[in-house]
Amino acid sequence: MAQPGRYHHGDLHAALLREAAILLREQGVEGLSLRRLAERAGVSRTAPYHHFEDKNALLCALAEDGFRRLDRLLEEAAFQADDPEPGLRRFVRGYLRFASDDPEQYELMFGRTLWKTGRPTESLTRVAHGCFRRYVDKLQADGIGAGTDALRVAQASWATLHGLCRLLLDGIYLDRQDMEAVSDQAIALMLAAVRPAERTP
Amino acid sequence: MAQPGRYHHGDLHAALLREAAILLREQGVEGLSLRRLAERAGVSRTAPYHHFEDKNALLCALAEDGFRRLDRLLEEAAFQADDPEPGLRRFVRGYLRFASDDPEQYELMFGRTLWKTGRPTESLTRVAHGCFRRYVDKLQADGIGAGTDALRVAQASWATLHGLCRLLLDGIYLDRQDMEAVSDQAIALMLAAVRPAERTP
DNA sequence: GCTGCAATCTGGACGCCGTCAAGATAGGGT
DNA sequence: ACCCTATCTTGACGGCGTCCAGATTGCAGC
Repeated sequence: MAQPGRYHHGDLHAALLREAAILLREQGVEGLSLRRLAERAGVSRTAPYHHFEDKNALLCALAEDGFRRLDRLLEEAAFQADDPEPGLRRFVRGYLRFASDDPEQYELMFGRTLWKTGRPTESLTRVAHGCFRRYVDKLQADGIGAGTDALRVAQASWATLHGLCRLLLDGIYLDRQDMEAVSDQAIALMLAAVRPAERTP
Repeated sequence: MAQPGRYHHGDLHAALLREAAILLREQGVEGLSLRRLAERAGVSRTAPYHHFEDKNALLCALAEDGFRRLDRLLEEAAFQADDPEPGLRRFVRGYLRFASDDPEQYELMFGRTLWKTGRPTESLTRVAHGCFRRYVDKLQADGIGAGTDALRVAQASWATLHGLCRLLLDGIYLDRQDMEAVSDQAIALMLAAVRPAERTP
């Protein structure tokens, strides 16, 4: 596809998303312009508008893919009430790996570009919230934080994870070297939040 | 100042920062353009370049002001080893209020605009790190988390706070209503991290 | 197989943006 | 009084997202 000489591209929609993911990974949102994208796809600068309402819509689609991958990660997670540590550890590691594998994608998923400045698609909102919902449910189903409000535990622990990722990815107060130690610390923190009952045996 | 008719402004440097802070608060970084800023100050579009090297430099100065205010907040914080909760609670509330009072300023201070996309000024870096340093020292001086590595505790707890702010300000998984409850949860989390020794009395 | 319609793609234009370059203006020290 | 330099101006360039009018194509129905 994208034969030089063909007037109709064939599958521009998919090609745009594919190329956008590459560009995002390599250059970040700032380097992702519709014009450049179109050029890469071998198409004129306004062609993308026939497949996405505007740039915001394309970015939402991109972020949605990310949330779907994250959801798969969540699906695999399993915590056991009697010994939540191994499961929790696996999940935390997985989450941190997810974020640091493709920092720009993570940034797009959770950054202000979409949620504050832009207008998140209804579809994006659904997937993103579904992701979090799954996390809450999982905690609850596995009997984690039984004595407390599962929603609050979920919010606080996700925030911890998220905060770590942001500080790490933006390189403010953390760098790669701290990764291991900080992830351990986070696990400890979350464990403490998750088993308040065990403190009075 | 900015008399219509005066060729020299008088104190453009300060006027730019002042106007920029307003524009930032009202419209966010995205609404803050040098051209608009210049217009507001009653000056031509390239005049700002005689006071700031480029947009990045101006934003760094703006963020620096924020960190200085945050540092003052930190200065007032006090945790007591024998009963850290009240101090911690005050600090957490203060931090959350700081972030939600001027979300755009907070975003600028900790966002990728400066730290990832832009080039943080040496001066900005110094102030920002000084801020964090003060937090670590304070924890240590007040004997918080005695048994553990103060740096790690600081990183993890700051990350928790930061994550909460981001999720809240960007409106992803939290909204204003959750504020109170989540801040309590965060306090509990940090308390747990801070007194591991007390768990084996 | 032909026709007409809708989907797709094109180039031009507009108004933003950050920034560079060259020239105008004015205030302060000699 | 004079000049130096800080300050400010206009003009220009390239890049951006997006609207518009027109060109091209694939396909459904005849």
